[in-house]
Amino acid sequence: MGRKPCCEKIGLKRGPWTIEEDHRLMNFILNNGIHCWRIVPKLAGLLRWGKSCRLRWINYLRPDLKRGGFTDAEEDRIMELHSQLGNRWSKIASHFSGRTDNEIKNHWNTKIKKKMKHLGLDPATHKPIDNTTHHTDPNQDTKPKMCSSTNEGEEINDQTPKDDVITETTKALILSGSDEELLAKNCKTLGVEEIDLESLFEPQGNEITSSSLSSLYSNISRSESSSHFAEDSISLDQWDLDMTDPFVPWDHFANFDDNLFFL
DNA sequence: AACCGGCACAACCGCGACCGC
DNA sequence: CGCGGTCGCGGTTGTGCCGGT
Repeated sequence: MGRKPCCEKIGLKRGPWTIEEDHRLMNFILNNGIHCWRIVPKLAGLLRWGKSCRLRWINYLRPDLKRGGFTDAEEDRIMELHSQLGNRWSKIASHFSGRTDNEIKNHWNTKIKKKMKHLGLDPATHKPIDNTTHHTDPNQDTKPKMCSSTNEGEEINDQTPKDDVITETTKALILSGSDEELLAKNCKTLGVEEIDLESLFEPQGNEITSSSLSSLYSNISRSESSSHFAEDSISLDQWDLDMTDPFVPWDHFANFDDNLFFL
């Protein structure tokens, strides 16, 4: 259905992302926002396809990600939501701030499934395992049909418009309830006195803009003495690494992460 | 020290939904 | 209304790390 043939991928890079690619992608999105993933790699100077960029941003580069291990409370919440929603990881992830669907999905498959089995619960049905019966198709109960399920429960909230990622999704991610705590915590950690969050949303009513993000970003940069973002603005050139020296130390990038972590 | 298996997680793939023309 | 393009989601795979032998 409208898919481009795989051969179009020829010439595009695959596999793990390099630091420079991360820099370019993050810098581009912070400066320009996201309007069409297909053109993002072209404009950002990346030999990736848009889908790969989107995934990288959502699962790894997004500034608000927690990246820590899951707490017991979070695991319990995941189990609870999974019992209601099944394998709809994006829906489950929407109940958590700073967690991605991929992250939750991985955690479910590697940890929580085992934990539930240890507790004598069937991960698929969330019911006590009956050893005397044949194992049913694990996907049957965990994959309720997407279209007809929206009336099932109040928890299922599918009203999020997907028009403009930078204005809606990012804003929601950055300022969703518990993230304020995260912001405060990280501000404290980095010694940033205050961030004028309101100014982020002032310019165009309810819209967060790339320029306001950059502004916030530069404020943060000034507050961090060891920052690599001493300039007031971010430009693509800023991230042009010296390609003759491909060995960028991880410490260098770690600072980059720290600075963006609490955006 | 070398090998191996398990684990965690990043990344890819394919499909369906959605949207504009 | 049909078609083509794009996006988002869920399943799966690939790969690096780590602990045990």
